[in-house]
Amino acid sequence: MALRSSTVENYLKALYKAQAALGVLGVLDGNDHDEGAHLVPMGRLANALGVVPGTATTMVKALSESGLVDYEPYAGVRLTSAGEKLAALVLRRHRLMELFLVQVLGMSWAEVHDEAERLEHAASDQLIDRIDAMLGHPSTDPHGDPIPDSNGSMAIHHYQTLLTCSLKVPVVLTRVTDQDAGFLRFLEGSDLKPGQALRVEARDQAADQVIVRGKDERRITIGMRAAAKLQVGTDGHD
Amino acid sequence: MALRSSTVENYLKALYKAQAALGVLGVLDGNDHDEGAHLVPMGRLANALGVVPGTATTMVKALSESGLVDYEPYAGVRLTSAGEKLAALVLRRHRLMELFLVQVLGMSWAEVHDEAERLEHAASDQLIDRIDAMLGHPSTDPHGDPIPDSNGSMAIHHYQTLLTCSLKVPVVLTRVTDQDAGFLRFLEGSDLKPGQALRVEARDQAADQVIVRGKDERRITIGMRAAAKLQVGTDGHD
DNA sequence: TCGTGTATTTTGATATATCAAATAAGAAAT
DNA sequence: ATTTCTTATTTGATATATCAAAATACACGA
Repeated sequence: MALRSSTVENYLKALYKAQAALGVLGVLDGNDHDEGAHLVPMGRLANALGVVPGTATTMVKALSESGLVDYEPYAGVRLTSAGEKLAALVLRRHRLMELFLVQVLGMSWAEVHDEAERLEHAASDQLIDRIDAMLGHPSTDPHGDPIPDSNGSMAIHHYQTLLTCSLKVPVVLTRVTDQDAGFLRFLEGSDLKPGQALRVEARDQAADQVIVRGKDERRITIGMRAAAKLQVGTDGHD
Repeated sequence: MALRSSTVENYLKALYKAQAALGVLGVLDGNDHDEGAHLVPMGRLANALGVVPGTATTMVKALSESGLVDYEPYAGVRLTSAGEKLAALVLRRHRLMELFLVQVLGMSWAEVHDEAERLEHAASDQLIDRIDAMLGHPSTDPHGDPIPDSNGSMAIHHYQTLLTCSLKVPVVLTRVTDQDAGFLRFLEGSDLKPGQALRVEARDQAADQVIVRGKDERRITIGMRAAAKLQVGTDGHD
């Protein structure tokens, strides 16, 4: 029952992301304590995939048959370790493809998502490996998202964001946790791309403002919601 | 009813190739004389697509509804001009993708077919155009097959083959009309790739031999069936 | 503990693409 | 012209993926 349709891949990817958002990846440490915890509700999954809840239920039952997820009716669903690995490989395809489209084909950071979304299901493992090699086995994609290796393992880092980091301390933008094309275009226009050095000048809770000093001392003001989507590190590596 | 599934694209492509093999592309010169001629039999189509005849019948009726083919029960099927254009665009995607995989990703000539076969359905028009531009608007793919332009028009050339060209006259290998990976690997090992200069030394009907002088005066002997699959021109352009 | 409301699952349909096997049409041969 | 052979079409099923709407479960407040 090793299903490999793009639909299955999309369900796995959506679950992976939902679990990552809950901070519960790789938390399948054997034992049955914690039963039922950290499950993704069906509604959330259905919503992420743009299908009605009933559809998600049907598919999840099939995935459960295949051993890719653990499913508890009325409670929710969670990737098994097999499902987690497969999902990570799908993410790997997606992120390598995005980086390839940006680096090699010169496509815009903001526009590659949908393209990669389709190509990731069509590319063979050999092609992905070749792309990986050509790009020098990169560790992050254009959004700063980490790229799993060919075993499906991925370093998980916990970053500060422009909303949480210390004021006036130099940091490097490492990751953008929103794929919305409009948002990405705005970031591009403001020189706010992964790798860029910057520091937060001030935050004003009441005004919903975060004031950032960016490239060439350029001053950029963004809202707190946006600031929370920009992760930073104290140097270019972690 | 503008269907665009990869299944439809594959049916159109198969029909296009079948009609090209019959030498009847672009032969839709208005008038109804010649009615029923040049139709591709259902069996041949089904066979090319690896489906049972009944399946092809069903799909062809749907394509006929969409105005992409003309279908005459028990007689056969033929692309309309709309279908022909769409098919040419699919072929364009395929051939540009193949050339891209060879030129940019350094994949082997012999292995790109299946990869392109899947990617051609997933790539957007923008991506294809970008690849086209990056490759300098090439006119032929790695096998020497002509690449239709973005309007779906394609120059049709009539080549000689190693079986039909004059003896001892220098020619250039322009096109290989067989995609079999094993055959392509053999050609690669013999330096018989499009662009290569060579001449036919002799032919021996009885022995089923065509003796070719290739790169570095290398002498290569192939069978007549193989020779017929290698098209040549008197220079590198036509 | 009894509703009540929200989330979830079921049920019955639909759309696409396919096959196997029964049937029918057309061509060829006697 | 009738039989026979090949090819094509129909018919009835299957598999996947989906939705709409009915039915059900669960949690929470009264």
